[in-house]
Amino acid sequence: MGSGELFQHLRRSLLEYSVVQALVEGEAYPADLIGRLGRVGLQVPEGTVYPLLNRLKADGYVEYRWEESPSGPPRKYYSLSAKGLKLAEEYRQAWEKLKKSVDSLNTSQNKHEKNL
Amino acid sequence: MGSGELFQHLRRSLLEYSVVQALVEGEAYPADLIGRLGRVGLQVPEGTVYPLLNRLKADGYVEYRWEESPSGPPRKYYSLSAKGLKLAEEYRQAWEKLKKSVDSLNTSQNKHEKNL
DNA sequence: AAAAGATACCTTGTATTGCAAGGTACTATT
DNA sequence: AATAGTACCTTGCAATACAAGGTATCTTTT
Repeated sequence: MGSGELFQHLRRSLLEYSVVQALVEGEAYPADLIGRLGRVGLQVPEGTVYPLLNRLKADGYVEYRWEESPSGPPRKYYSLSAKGLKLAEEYRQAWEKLKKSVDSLNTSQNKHEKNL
Repeated sequence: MGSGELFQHLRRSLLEYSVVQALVEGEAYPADLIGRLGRVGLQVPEGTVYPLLNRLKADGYVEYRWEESPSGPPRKYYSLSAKGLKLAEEYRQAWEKLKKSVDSLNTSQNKHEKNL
């Protein structure tokens, strides 16, 4: 993905960015991930997370390994691939740029109010 | 729209937020609007803007008036209604919250790196 | 050892959003 | 009266988000 393309994409899928960032923290199985996102206020249902992880897997951004659970069926622990880590960093930059872009709409509005 | 609902919605439609904020600056016709967004780096095509404005109109967030153009057919100048201004302010708060949420994913990641 | 409960995983169908492409109408210029 | 430019708008497709519903595994209870 090109840089401008990434920027456009991020505008649409903040959730994908959030999931990728949450995975930078370390591997997680879906319920873990939902917990990490929920803790910062991003409530995301299962039905959103599973397809998203499958997409990221299909595109080579994440890998997973099976691990037994102490209490229930085995879990799929997802982690970022090398390609995924690179994406995470590119996304971080796109996010900084996006924040600036969006916030500068307010800035120019203030300029206007102050008649500059 | 409720506050949490707005937050979830903003996650999905940053563009709507951007358009609403751009209108806080003052009335504009679609090409104006596209210019304001483009100037801060948000490239948005016509085919996105027209339906969006129609939606905002249908929901009572914006109004418009016709004005003759010095060079071409008349323009629809859009501006925020009272309801739209209120939305703009609620959106601004949701945006601040969203930025914090998303950024705190990185913070907890840093904590982890520093072993706190 | 059956049944019930809890925890995983996943899919399907619908709504929403974003946009490229294509279309209509008005105005100004040649 | 033909062309070019500027405005408006719609249609159809792709991607994203998610509620609802489904299957399988493992543990606990009866």
